[in-house]
Amino acid sequence: MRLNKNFYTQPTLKLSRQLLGKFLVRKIGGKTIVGKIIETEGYVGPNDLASHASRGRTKRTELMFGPNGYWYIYLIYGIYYCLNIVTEKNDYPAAILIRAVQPISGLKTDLKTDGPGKLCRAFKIDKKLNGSPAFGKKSRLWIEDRGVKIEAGQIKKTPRIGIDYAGAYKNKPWRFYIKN
DNA sequence: CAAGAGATCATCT
DNA sequence: GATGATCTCTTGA
Repeated sequence: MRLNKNFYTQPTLKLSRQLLGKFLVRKIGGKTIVGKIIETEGYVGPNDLASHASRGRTKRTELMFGPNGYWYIYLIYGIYYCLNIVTEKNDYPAAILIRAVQPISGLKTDLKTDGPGKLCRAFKIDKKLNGSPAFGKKSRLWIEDRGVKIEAGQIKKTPRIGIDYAGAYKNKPWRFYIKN
């Protein structure tokens, strides 16, 4: 059920689609929070101007250049955290932003999870998890396969959100979500 | 209903 | 010192 490290070796854009319909599981304080992943965005390679990695290796982006299967979490606009899973091999920067999940269990009903900032708040995700593995027994945050299959026809593809400055890359259809 | 502004800070220049 | 892979609230038509 729990996705192992090998799963994350797939090409980023393929993996972005594979993650739809999988389940994000968070263990915290004896509680388990579960949400079905319904929207992702891929950030791929050293030339993708929308990616933090396009400015080269820095202390922050180093994680994106590292091995796949680790969480990359950063603060945006001073307020919100965004959750990403690192993909591709060493020295090739890429990651997938998890933009939205559907609440399954363990969540307060009034907490929305339909945006990257909101889902991190609902799942109590912050920088303490930055750089931690998404695989292995010790992980407190991981992704599971519960046998849900998403038909190719159910997946919508659009340009990514909030990256008007990304020039030639801003119209790349690297955002994926499940219809409805 | 659409559009704009403010919140607020780690990271990079 | 500038800026953003966001969200919410406010404004105005």
